[in-house]
Amino acid sequence: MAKNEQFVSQIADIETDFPQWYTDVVLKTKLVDYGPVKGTMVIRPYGYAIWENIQREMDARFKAAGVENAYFPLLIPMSFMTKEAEHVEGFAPEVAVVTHAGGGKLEEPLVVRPTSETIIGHMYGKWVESWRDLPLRLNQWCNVMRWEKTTRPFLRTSEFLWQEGHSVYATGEEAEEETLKMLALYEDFSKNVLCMPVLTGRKTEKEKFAGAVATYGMEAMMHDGKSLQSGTTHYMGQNFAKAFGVQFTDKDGALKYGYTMSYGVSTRLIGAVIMTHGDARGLILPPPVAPLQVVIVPIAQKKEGVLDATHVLERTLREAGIRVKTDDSDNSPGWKFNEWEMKGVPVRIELGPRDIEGGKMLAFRRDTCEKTELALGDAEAVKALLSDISSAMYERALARMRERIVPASTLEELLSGVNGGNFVRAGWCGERACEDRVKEFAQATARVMDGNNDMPVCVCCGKKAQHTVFFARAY
RNA sequence: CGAGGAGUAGCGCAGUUUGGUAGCGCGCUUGGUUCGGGACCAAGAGGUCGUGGGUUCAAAUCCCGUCUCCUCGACCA
Repeated sequence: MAKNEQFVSQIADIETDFPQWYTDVVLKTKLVDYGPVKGTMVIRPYGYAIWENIQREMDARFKAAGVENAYFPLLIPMSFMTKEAEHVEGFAPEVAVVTHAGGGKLEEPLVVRPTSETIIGHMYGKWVESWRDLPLRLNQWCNVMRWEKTTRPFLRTSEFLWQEGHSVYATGEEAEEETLKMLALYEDFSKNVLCMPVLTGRKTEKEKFAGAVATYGMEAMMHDGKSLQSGTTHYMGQNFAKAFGVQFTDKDGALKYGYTMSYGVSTRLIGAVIMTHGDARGLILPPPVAPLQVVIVPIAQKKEGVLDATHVLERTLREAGIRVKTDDSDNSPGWKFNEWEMKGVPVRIELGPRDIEGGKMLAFRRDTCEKTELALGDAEAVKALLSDISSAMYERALARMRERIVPASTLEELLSGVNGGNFVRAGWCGERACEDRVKEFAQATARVMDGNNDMPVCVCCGKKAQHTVFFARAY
């Protein structure tokens, strides 16, 4: 017991030191390690398996929506970046540039992609000729690099993994519709795969993507009430089509520019999941993305028949489509309990001589830490338990988010709202000056605008509100 | 870049005030006993104390320089 307390104390207190808790957990559960280059992370197998599950689930949704995968180069000629004025200005401070290769200086520097609008725009310019080529909808899974000043594993790293989808449509209406559809796809994914509620909506001009006409985002609420942007979709209008000559001959014979949009989610989602669901014992992983959904811990494993029974059970569960393994290492059962709880495995099954004799198994669910007895080998009951955990995790997080969204009609109310770890719902006149003032006064930014535009006056200047905005401190 | 803090074994730290044999816990290796909430016994392996210089008979410890990392701010998926 004393040892256990010493162990637990190795993770920072989730209530009082949330950022440190986060860092401790991702390192101690072996999701990541720091890379030799500052700001980079090494994703270890346990962490990467989460990403693989996210990829698989996301890909299935993309394919169902008619999006295909492709791959574009890592290095982008500098001249591509400068073709769209706002884009280059937005990304210039954080791009890494290759100036030398093959033992000599390059004639034109190459940018390590911070995002691929430009190089994909270049290729789309070649590929699109006719209205029959549209819509063109591709996605790529890749790494990108943004040289950030301060970094944190998963949440902000110099290099990160993501998917970026890029589509071209013949009309602005279609491209805009797709932008909203992808936002809805992300929201659905977040709810059903990550068990994570999000706020979605349009971003303000100040917060939008460099070069976009409109940016939409989804924001997740972390344990400490701060917001994490966990996915964005962008409507580009004809900005990139014009910069890269993405033109087609329409049905009426006229030469027209296409309308483009893009969307992306990154390994940041993993950080979002950790910070949304975790508790004082460590990770709590949503069953759909957990690398292991069930871990079987044998009790008195040297006794005749115990390990045999766990392996039979393991096979039964695996055949039922459950990601499962038996921990038959020679650590003590208590050690295994704590280890797998810290690692967030949704369900643990304890199986010892007593259970085997009685034809039972003891199931422990990580989200509530409750134990229930199940019939030995009942895979359907385990699946039902996993499914129940998923919905319970979502409902809990949703309830927490809802009760921490508070209204404000003055700056003081807004400040006390975010100080209390809340999202603040408030009116906004639409002026940049007021948005800046809110940031200065309360260190809170406009996360997304609410579709229900019902707050009457601007929280800052008191004039008639044009939008209702969720303000929060952000990671 | 502004403000704080830290560099000693794989990890976490003590030792520095007052210079004198390199320490502790966890982890690791081997063997044995254990196993229903981080077990126990025994025997081991592992460190030019971030780095360069200086003072001294003697430096982890004192002096000067330098590098790196972490936390908090300004920028961001």
